[in-house]
Amino acid sequence: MDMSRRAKIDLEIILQKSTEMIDKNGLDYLSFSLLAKELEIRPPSLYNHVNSLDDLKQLLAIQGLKGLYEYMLLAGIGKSGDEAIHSISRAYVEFVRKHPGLYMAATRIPHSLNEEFAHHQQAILLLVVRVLEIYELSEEVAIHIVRGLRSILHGFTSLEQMGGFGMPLDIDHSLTILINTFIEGIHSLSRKEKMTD
Amino acid sequence: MDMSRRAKIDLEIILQKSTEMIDKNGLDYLSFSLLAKELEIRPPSLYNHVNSLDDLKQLLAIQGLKGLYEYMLLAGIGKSGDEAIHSISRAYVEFVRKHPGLYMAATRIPHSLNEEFAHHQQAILLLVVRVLEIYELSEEVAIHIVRGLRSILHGFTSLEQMGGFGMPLDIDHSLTILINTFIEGIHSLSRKEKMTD
DNA sequence: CTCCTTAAACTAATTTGATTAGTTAATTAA
DNA sequence: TTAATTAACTAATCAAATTAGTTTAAGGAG
Repeated sequence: MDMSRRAKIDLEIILQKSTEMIDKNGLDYLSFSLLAKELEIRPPSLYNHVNSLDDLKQLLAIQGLKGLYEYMLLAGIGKSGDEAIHSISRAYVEFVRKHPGLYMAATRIPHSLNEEFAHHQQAILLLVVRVLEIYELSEEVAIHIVRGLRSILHGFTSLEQMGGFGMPLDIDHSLTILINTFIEGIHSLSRKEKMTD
Repeated sequence: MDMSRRAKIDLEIILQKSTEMIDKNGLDYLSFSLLAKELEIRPPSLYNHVNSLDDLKQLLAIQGLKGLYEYMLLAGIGKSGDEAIHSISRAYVEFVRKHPGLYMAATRIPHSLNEEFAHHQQAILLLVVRVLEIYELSEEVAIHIVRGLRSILHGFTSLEQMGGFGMPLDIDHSLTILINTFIEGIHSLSRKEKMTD
């Protein structure tokens, strides 16, 4: 009879609520204590769905990568070359802005021990590699470029999240310039490679 | 008579030991419990030197910025232009490799509430701005460039630290390429600005 | 050299959060 | 209708930060 029993919580709801919480307050403020309060259950009940707090964070990290991948995939469809690079870059930034906590979870996971995590990471890598194919770079140069783009996007978004760009000067414009610069570099490398063919 | 009493701990020793610990095991594994064990005192004794664990982390963050600044300053001396950019960039990376925990402390500080922290951050910013002066960029463009370089360096080092560059392909070479690309972009922007003079 | 002040250690106790153990009630399937 | 399972609960444990209150060593004043 007691309606308050049986709150029909499941993993999905837990992930949903945790996501909401970390996107709002930051990953570090996620605790079973608070989460349980939000879900109106007792902390130990969470163990029926999740192995531990760290486990939950791993699941969130995977959610983060999945979401990021989907954003980028969608942004890359029907585009190619420079336009595609701009597009997936903007998507990356958009995702981080929308889900800062999830993104942080994805980047703070202790050395990707998790297989599923590694898998999704690989998916994103391949997505970028595919976008770069049109430039006909050697495999080695392509790897350097992928690393470069990841560095730029991760660095930019992380700094933005931590409020690292103090001044009011248009932040999106900074990104555009940065990406343009990088794209010019890709062209330059592409030309150099063609010369040694 | 008991020599074990009076361990002559002071703030300096605490910072030293904590630095050692976080550089070795990561910021997240720093606790008063472990730190006290290392110093052979009881956890509450730490409060004679530090207000809280968070306070200690703030102090470490400041140490991190100071160290980073010193590395970059030293690397920038007697150099100019492209060479200076490469040099301070390499110094940045070196510092993070040598003090990953300290660097993480410096980048995870909750929204630079700390005045001293902001001050050191500003110092680094100005150092980079000075290095860029030779390119005669407008103030606005200079800001975008500084943001770009920070993004690159923070992103690159963070990814490297989290083992994000899976493949064995030379990581330093990736950085060199990335910085070269970026420098080309600076030249390009510099040219464009001269044309509109 | 002895006393006083103080810094810096200590022990004991509190609080909070994760986690475990053991119990119970509601749902589901036979 | 009943047995099995799921998912909640309470009670208890453990670890870590923090606070309160106490004690002792060291250094200076007399």
